[in-house]
Amino acid sequence: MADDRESMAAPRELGERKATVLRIVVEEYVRTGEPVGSETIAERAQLSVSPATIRNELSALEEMGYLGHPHTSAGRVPTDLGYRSFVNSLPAGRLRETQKRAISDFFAQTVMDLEETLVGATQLLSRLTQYAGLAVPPNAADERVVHVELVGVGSVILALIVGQHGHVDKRTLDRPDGIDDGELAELSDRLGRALAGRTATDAEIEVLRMSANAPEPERSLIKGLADALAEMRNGQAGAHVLVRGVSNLAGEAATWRRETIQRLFEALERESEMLSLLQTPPGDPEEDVHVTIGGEHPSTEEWDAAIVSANYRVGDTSLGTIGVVGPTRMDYVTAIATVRAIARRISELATALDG
Amino acid sequence: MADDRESMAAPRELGERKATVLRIVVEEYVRTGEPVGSETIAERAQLSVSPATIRNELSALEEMGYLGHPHTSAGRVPTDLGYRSFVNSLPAGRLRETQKRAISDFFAQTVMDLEETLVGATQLLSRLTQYAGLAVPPNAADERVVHVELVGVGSVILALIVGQHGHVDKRTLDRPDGIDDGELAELSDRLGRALAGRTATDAEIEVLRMSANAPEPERSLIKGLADALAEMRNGQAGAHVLVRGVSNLAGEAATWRRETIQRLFEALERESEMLSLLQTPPGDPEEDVHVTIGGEHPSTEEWDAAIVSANYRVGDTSLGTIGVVGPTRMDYVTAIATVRAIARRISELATALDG
DNA sequence: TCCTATCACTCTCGGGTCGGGAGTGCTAAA
DNA sequence: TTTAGCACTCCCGACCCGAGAGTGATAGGA
Repeated sequence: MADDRESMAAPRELGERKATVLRIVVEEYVRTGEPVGSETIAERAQLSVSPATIRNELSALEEMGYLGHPHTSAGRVPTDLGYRSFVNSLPAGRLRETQKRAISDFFAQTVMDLEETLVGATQLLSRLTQYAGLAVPPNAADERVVHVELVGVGSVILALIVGQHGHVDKRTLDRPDGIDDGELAELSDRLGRALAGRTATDAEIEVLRMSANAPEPERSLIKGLADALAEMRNGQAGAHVLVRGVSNLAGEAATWRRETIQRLFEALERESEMLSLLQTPPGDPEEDVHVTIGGEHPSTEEWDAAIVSANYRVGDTSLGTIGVVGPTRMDYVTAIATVRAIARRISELATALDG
Repeated sequence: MADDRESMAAPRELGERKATVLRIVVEEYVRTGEPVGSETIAERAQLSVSPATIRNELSALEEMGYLGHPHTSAGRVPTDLGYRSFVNSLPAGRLRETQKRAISDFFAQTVMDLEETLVGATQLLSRLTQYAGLAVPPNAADERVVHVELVGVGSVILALIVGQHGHVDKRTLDRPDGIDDGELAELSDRLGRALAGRTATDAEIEVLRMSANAPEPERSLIKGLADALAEMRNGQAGAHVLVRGVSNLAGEAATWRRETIQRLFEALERESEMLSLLQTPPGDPEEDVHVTIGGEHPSTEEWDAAIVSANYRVGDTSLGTIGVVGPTRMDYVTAIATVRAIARRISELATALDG
């Protein structure tokens, strides 16, 4: 985004004092929720200048679009651009000890596969930040198939497809007449051996090949499996977004209008919207945490919300994304540090599991 | 509950006209959200009596505890007891055609196992009622194990336990040194054959017996499986409650205070609380739908909420529960009819799958 | 005995007014 | 360029008021 570039450079163009003033406005407003006046800033700032001077800086910052004004005689409030500038000029930032420990404790638990980890991490994110935690699991389409199993359950057949990252995809297939449990086990075995190690796409082709040569009772079953693989491939399945801790947002709601929060909640239930919102940042390989603030994206604009997200990866390839959603008036320092730390740990874990 | 019995009898003791008045107050209040005045009732009632007469009935109903009064010069509002009486005197009640069709369409979809069905049904419930949909899947502890599989995934081992109702329980186990994929497959096969058809409890015993005689590399693996089965048995795992459509409640929120709705949302994230709330009604075998209104339970009291729930079953044994949560000012007629219809369809499906 | 018409009374709600206070913007001086 | 001083603007809460809704009570009628 061109906007991004512009505002990224901004804090430097701002001059040191303006930057300090902006920083204090953001910090104070995030803390109290009240518009911030010149006097408060003068007291808090190391710069020993008078409120009047600060006022000049404030109106300059307002002119430039970094601050807003609920009404004439109120203090200043950061605009989305103001938050953006603040975030971009943020130093590395570290976590509090308690938070560090909470993260370590979580990852020190008994062995977990990636999927379990993501569920737990989403919850952890929401607990540590007090916003809602999000996670996008690895895309099934890119995964290798590790195992395939057909299991007869009652009057149907369950096709289990185990992916490289421990995700188990489950499909229900009609049980064709004239297949007994023995034949099923044998077929399951045959399929398992034929497909192990292939990508979803690859496996699909192989299954189609097998179904062509198969005798009838088996054939429709194999066909069903092919459908399941096809769905996996084009991402209709498994494209879930994990969401935890929405109740945090209901509490935070003091900042939000009823209507706004309802739209946000609705969106959180629409997986496709969250997915595209989280997946967009391809992610600068160096800048690992991505922040979307209010008007920078139509969705976040609609909710007055900000999203802090980061990819987790094995080597250089990104597997998926985690993050948090909260109000634009968010504690970005904590949110960014937390998301970064957890994404890093997930990357480590995923790398270890991959071996 | 003693309360239940008392109020159950009430509508008959009320006398026909009082019952009608109460019914109109509830219907009108549910519809508009405004306290209902004597004039409105007089207009809507077939009873051709004057508002003055209605007022006498109203103050009698208030005296008896069925109605409340926000303030002197406001209309009447049903109390929890009032809703209770209304609900108990409700005739069978039928669904609108569009709703019927939506339900039929859903169940006419391609084969689904019970788990998928429950997820979909929860969503369906929330869509049709405009409240939040709930579902408790069958208790894993009571299920039979249909299949067990050990799959090596990267550096760990996945233990898959497939239950009678199509639920797949997944556990991650440490991969002991010195087990190659061949041995793993062989062990998996042996376990699968040994455990198929047993109950979780039974399977656990068998696994423990096997682990006693097993040589070391296998042994810790089998032990891990035993742990997984133990967890399943005492219900720590799989005891999930499905929740969909909470955004409906955020919209409905006009009725609720911020604080109340936050507590409700928090509770919806605490599975244990929802579980105990939904599981309590053992369910009269004849009266299939159970309604909990506000003060009738500490949880619902805290949220000003009502829960309409029903068990789904195979034969006479209940497998689990579905339902909806909404404000006490709820459209009970639709909610009850919808929950009843969907529970029935799920029961049918579960019975068919079982064969 | 039960129903109804009437009427005074109570309480909420929205609008209007008002003073205090916070914070600004401007101006003039250091 | 900074600062002090000061007038000005606008929000906010309190208060008041009148309209309206709905009740409760009382007295008369079937």
